[in-house]
Amino acid sequence: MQAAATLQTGRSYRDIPTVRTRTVLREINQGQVKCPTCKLQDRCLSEGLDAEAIRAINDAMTTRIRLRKGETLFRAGDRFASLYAIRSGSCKTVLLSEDGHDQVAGYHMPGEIIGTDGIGADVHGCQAIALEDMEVCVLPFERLAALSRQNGRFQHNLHRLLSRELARERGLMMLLGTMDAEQRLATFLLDLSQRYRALGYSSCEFVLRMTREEIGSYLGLKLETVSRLFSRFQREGLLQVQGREVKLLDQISVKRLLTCSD
Amino acid sequence: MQAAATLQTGRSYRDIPTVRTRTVLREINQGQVKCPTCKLQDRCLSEGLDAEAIRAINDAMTTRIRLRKGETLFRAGDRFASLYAIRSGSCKTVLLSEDGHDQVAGYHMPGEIIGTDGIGADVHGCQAIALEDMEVCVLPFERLAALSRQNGRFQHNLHRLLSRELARERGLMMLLGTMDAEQRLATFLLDLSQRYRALGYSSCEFVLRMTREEIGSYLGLKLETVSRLFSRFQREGLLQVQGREVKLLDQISVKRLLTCSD
DNA sequence: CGACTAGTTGAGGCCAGTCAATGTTGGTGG
DNA sequence: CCACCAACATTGACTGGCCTCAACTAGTCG
Repeated sequence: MQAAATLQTGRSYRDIPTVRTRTVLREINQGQVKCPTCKLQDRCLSEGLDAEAIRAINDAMTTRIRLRKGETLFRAGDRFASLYAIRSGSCKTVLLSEDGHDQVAGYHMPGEIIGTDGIGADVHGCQAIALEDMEVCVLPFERLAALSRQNGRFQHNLHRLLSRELARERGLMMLLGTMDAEQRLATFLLDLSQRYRALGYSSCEFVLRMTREEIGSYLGLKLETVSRLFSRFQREGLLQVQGREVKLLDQISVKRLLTCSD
Repeated sequence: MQAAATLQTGRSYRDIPTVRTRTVLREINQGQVKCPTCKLQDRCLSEGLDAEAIRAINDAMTTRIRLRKGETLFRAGDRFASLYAIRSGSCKTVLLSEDGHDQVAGYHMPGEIIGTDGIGADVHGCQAIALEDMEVCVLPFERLAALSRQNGRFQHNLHRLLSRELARERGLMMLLGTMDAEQRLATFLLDLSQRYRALGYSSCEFVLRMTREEIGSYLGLKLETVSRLFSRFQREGLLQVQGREVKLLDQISVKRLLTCSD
């Protein structure tokens, strides 16, 4: 676990102290920039709402934050105050255990809302680190909670957001608990593929935003195992891989890896 | 996975069709039995509430359900309508994947509230099966949601309930992703120990309510591995084990298994 | 260029899984 | 009461998948 420090801090050569960056950007954007037409996050939170409620959501989004690759949006232990809707870019969330071990808990793309782990607690339970330059909308949670009290439909949407997070984690538990390495990587690639498709990108050709080590951390594998599996999948004609560029050639066979253990 | 059927159905020789049992008990209790002093679940949902709100919660609990060992409270795919507060007994929740694999997702004790996985979705995502005779209070979710709209404090308590569920699953992910077999079983035993203590029982001497196979399923291990670990822990003087009776002799050493990988 | 990070590949070892035999427990019925 | 059975548990021998350690390549940035 000697390489753990990299994941843990998420720092890179171009890293700038988190808080300072955030503060500056908050000030720049305070009160001026809004997200009146943030279609992406609308998908889940404002579904089925009337114009007034949608306006209330937009009013709540007073701030945007820009992060550069490697920068941290929030850390475990940070006071929870807001959810964040990803406008562009992507990030990972990382869990830290007391003894210094860490694990990637998820990868998050535009349109997704992160920070949900802090709801109901006072503090965040994980760290969010940008995998590339990214931009997020700040959704002050007290505003959302208030709206949820006024509007049953919005309340339901908020519950659904949490529910999906629970479902996602449940899926990961199944993966970590019952699948072998091959199935884990296949699941991972199919999941990415589907999410890229949902965003309107190609579902069979995409660029990974994370290292082999980060993939391994997410899947409970070592980086060498991930690398070997990529090579093997390529050798077997399932996909083409060149560094972080992946082209799924035979999605059916990839899916078949999951359906039964043959 | 030939033994999967047992876990999957959770049936035993004394099993009675779930729905019938539930219906009968619903009728018996309808409107008559309430849980006005259900101290256990109060711990989390009614903390900090005024008398009126507490009355509203109690009014919502019109029904109790009694289950016998092996019976199912709800299945994956069942329409979600209520949360359930465990009054007595314990149960497991089981995840099923498309290809027939299953995995125990959690063990639940008196005072805990289950069914949260259905919030925000229309249906439950897992199956809850009694590990021994048990009794639960039904908490119709629509009533809770309505109360949550009226009372900000209750809303927060409800959010906290979901938050804890997320935190629990996150912990399990760390366990499955980064720990070896020894650490997994140690974590499991310490977790049980702490929960028994919280219920006022001995934290160092308790009876497991689940089989080795179920423990293994929860921890991502095979039953033989679990059995071997119990034997080894006993040989090393960490605990005494006789079937399902466990006595923790050296909790400090058990904890040390987790702190670092020595 | 040199330093560094990311990725690939090989050799070998170990932990946990698999297969199999046997022991234990609890409930049932003769 | 005992014999029987099924479910649960223990233990051993063996296997194999993933980890570990290590060498090497490619790309990037100062």
